Amino acid sequence: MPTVSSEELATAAGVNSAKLRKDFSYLGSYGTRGVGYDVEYLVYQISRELGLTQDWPVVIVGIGNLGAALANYGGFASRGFRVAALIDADPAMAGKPVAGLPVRHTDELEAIISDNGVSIGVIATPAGAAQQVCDRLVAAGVTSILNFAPTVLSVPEGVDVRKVDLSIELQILAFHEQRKAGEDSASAAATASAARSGAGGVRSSASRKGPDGDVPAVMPA
Amino acid sequence: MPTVSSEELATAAGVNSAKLRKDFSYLGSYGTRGVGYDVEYLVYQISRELGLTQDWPVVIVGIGNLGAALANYGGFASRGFRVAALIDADPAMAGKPVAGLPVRHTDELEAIISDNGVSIGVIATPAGAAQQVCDRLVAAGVTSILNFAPTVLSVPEGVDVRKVDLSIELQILAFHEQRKAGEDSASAAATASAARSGAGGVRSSASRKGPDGDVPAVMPA
DNA sequence: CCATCTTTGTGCACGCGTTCACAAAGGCAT
DNA sequence: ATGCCTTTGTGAACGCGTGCACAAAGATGG
Repeated sequence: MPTVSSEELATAAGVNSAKLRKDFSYLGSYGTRGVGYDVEYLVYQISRELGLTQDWPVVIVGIGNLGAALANYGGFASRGFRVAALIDADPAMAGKPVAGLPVRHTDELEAIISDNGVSIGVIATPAGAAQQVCDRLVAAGVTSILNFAPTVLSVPEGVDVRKVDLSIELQILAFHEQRKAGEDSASAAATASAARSGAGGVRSSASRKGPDGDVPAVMPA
Repeated sequence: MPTVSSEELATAAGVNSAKLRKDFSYLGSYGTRGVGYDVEYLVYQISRELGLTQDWPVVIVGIGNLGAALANYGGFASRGFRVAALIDADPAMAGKPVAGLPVRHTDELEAIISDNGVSIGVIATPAGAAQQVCDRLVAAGVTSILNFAPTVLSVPEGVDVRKVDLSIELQILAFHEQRKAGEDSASAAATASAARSGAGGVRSSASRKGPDGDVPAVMPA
């Protein structure tokens, strides 16, 4: 039986072994003292806890370059996601195959959602269409939305929205790049806080009251 | 002079006003007691500290769907980034305009980097080509890399790599979605820790010793 | 010029996550 | 069967970030 110790895993992941053991302990006691963790069993338990063993049908709305890139992205299937449909507002796109799936028109959105029991939607439309698409997805029964459009979406209570800003990571790199060059005390002092904020997950939630910015509201557009 | 108080900003951003003031204080004392912060001046100071006032030439390597999406992404220019060149290995792509720029062949990579003083590179190639492209970028003088390919890149000390996994955000949504349905005590206990890890920034650094996974090493591929 | 009001900047305390350190547990060799 | 060795699981301490609360500072009105 292939096993692995918390120390090996911790070294490989670059974290503390005690933290790793404590995290695992929240899932139950799957380890064997003096031996370690049964790899296969551990993988299964973590996968199950994370929902990787479940089948998650998702729809991608907005089949531009980004939407097509997402449709072709192989990482989804292995993580338990199944692209149920690709949806676009352009009638010229309808029926055209992308990543092996025919693009469906926006008119069919509600039917697709309910027919496939979709609860997760991906928005890859231009900013202008995002809110409208979001509203329709929510009305059709979607309760989790991944938003690639550069807009803050407002959703009713109980709906989760995560916003992905492709330029934020680049901005973090530039910030560090800047510090590699000229260092002054002010920059150094600010780093800890700023870097942390930057590295934090980008998320928004209906529970927040105001227009929730992932970057400070004072940031120039 | 238009001003804004820490309280207003905090409410808009959904954070604590004391934290916001403390963060600003690391950049210096730019506020006026009894009045607030001069909006224009504050914006400038933050922009400068974050490197937004600087011009960052970047190259995008791998002009597939994702590369094209990035090239067309408007958010870069407004954040101080300038796409210096689009590079692809396919000779058939060479010269073809994407987002107003002619695609250049990989052979020109080194020349483009040095001619434009590029220090930040974006990799949007298939996984198989990523490490090779990375090595050439680094050799040519790039010191910060944004990696969209599903591979962990190894780089020499001093080079920053940030990895963007488009499926991670989706996975976090699915995790919460799963918890909306059936709740058991184990899931609830694990949530705090797991959600935090999931929300954390995806990053890797040359300072880490081993093959650094942003997801646990035991995660199924 | 003084009083009052507003808002900043920050010392301090609380809470939480991380890490240390060790007892308990299980395997394995003799 | 017994003792030793390895590794887990976790109680406790440490460190750090966040939030509270207030003194200092500046504006504003009388």
